[in-house]
Amino acid sequence: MKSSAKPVLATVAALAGVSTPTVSKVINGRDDVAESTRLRVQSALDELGYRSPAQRRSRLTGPAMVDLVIGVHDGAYSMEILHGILDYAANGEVDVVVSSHTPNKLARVDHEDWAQRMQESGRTGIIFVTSEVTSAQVLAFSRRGIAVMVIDPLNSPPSGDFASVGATNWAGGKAATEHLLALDHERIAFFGGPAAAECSVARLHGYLAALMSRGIAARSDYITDGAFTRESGAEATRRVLSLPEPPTAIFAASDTIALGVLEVARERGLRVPDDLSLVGFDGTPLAEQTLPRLTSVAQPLQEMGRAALRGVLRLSHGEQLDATHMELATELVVRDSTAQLRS
Amino acid sequence: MKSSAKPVLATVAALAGVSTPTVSKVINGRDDVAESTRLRVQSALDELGYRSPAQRRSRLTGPAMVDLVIGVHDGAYSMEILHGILDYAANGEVDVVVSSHTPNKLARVDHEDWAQRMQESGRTGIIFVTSEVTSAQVLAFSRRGIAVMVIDPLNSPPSGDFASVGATNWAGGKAATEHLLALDHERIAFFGGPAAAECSVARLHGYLAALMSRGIAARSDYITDGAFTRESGAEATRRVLSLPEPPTAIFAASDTIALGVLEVARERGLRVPDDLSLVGFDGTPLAEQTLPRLTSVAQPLQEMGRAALRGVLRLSHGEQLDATHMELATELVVRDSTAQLRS
DNA sequence: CTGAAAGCGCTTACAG
DNA sequence: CTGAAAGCGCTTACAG
Repeated sequence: MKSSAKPVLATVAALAGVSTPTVSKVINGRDDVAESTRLRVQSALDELGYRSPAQRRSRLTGPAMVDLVIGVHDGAYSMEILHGILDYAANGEVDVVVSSHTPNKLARVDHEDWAQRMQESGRTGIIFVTSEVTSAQVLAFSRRGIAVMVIDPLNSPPSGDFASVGATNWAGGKAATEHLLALDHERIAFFGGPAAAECSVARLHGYLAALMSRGIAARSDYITDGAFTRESGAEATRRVLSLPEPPTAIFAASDTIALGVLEVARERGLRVPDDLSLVGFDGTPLAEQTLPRLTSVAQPLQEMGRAALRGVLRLSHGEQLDATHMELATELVVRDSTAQLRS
Repeated sequence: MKSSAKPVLATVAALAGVSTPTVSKVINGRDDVAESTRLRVQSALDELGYRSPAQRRSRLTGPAMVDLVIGVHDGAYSMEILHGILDYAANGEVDVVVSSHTPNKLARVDHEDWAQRMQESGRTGIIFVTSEVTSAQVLAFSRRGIAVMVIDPLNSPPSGDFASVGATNWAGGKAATEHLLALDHERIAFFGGPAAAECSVARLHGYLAALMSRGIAARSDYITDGAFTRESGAEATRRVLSLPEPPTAIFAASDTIALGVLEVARERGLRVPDDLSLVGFDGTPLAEQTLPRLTSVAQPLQEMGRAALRGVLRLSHGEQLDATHMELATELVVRDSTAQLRS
């Protein structure tokens, strides 16, 4: 696609079969150009990947600029990732442009327009945090030379279509469950995030694998999906506590969900961990601040942020990544919310 | 200072008494220019406020770009402000470039260089969050046409030298203390942030005013300053609990400090609020997540973020602000950590 | 080290 | 609606 020599107005004009002033008019959005001519010029511009002198220059002289799109507003979680990215950015010559988009808003945005504007502003790359991403979207950016990385993608990458950074969710889910099993719990519930979220599904399967290796049958009434919110955790807790045989331990797929569990346990006068053991997931500073402090599977969120930024910068330099999907290790941090099952 | 017509190389050359190629060389950092000539050209560039075509253009065509410098890493606090700023930014055509600087790092940075780089990147304005700011620093930016706003300045603005947004800290401190007084507490301790932080001092004076209007003498052994951290709160709590006559209530100048109070209270087997009442400050989501949930003076952090961004954009359009310092109202939110004094 | 001259890439004003 | 011509602002190559 890309011609070797740097394209200037004259190059584009030659390809489109018009004069340079006409190309200039198209670029500047003048209206004294025939529609058919405009289209011909436009496709020549696209084909040659034309950049104005200002754009060429800002790409060369200015610091790299990477956009960060936060698709989730779990304060502690996003803040940790942002923290890692900003730390890394402070060392290199990168500016980080942050924007937040609710999943709904993200779906409504026209990615071609967005990528176009980013190209015009001389952006180097874009990092999505916990978003659903399609190949078409990624293509809109990469076709314009904007590198893309996704942190903790909500959907699984359609065979290497985009590069992503995640954590070892399956292993983390397994470790959390094994910890509870080692404390003699057998009636263990799992409270997941959205059923469609890959990371939540992987945690569920880690949970199932741990149960299975102990020969314990998974009970469907102990398994709930919902959202990564307090409310979702509270609701699930109310449900399982009203079962004829309630669980003695709960593995919540995020710390925020675990917060809802703690809330309802308190309402019901259940002591954690004496009456109910609880493991969370994420290991944000939040886990240190609850009462009791939360045993949780820590994700290396700051490291994930750094890795994503590093990846975007590599890609933008035309380097290959070692792997399109990178999983960083989770670690079970035992605090005060889990205890031996009382016999 | 600024000449009326837009300055081009020829204008600068004329003022400096050299030819345009020489000015071009200076701008591009070539080394075949005599030092004395370079200086003469440099000051002509500064005086005329010369911008390259790329800079002139990006200022006109691209979206406004505002830098946000977070000087404090209290997760929940910064996240709320960031949230407000990003919300507002999503509506207008502004990109927000976030960077984080510890106070130490901030002091070491050369502001002239920084402002210079920002000008070259076509930045519109800069917002500092909870930083110490000097007039010299602000001047470095505003002289280059970069608007400055400070959120919750750590020092008080030297008579209108910079525009800032804060909360009604004095009124908030007074409200917190009056709430405790209304619950019949008289032995009320105050745990502040850094002694140099304006906002903390204002909260202290609100506390003193409330005591005074009830005719209660302030006790110096009940008043501590420190930092806006958990550790600072824990340490202060240990100290006052070992007094011959410990307080029955504590007003902590931030929710994070209050967290440290809760921690030590738990260690000592003191029940909050039965044995000890506690009021925090900030009203971040954190206050909802502690056990017991924290009575706290809420700052309108998101609104403060929005106001700062609005202010920067106004200033950059050459508009005047209604006031150089703007205080948004705090609100006491009563939750579960305060109770009537047991007689 | 400096600048007259030539050149580059884009834009503007205007004739057709 | 289109493009030859003139112009603008910056840069480069090179003579002194």
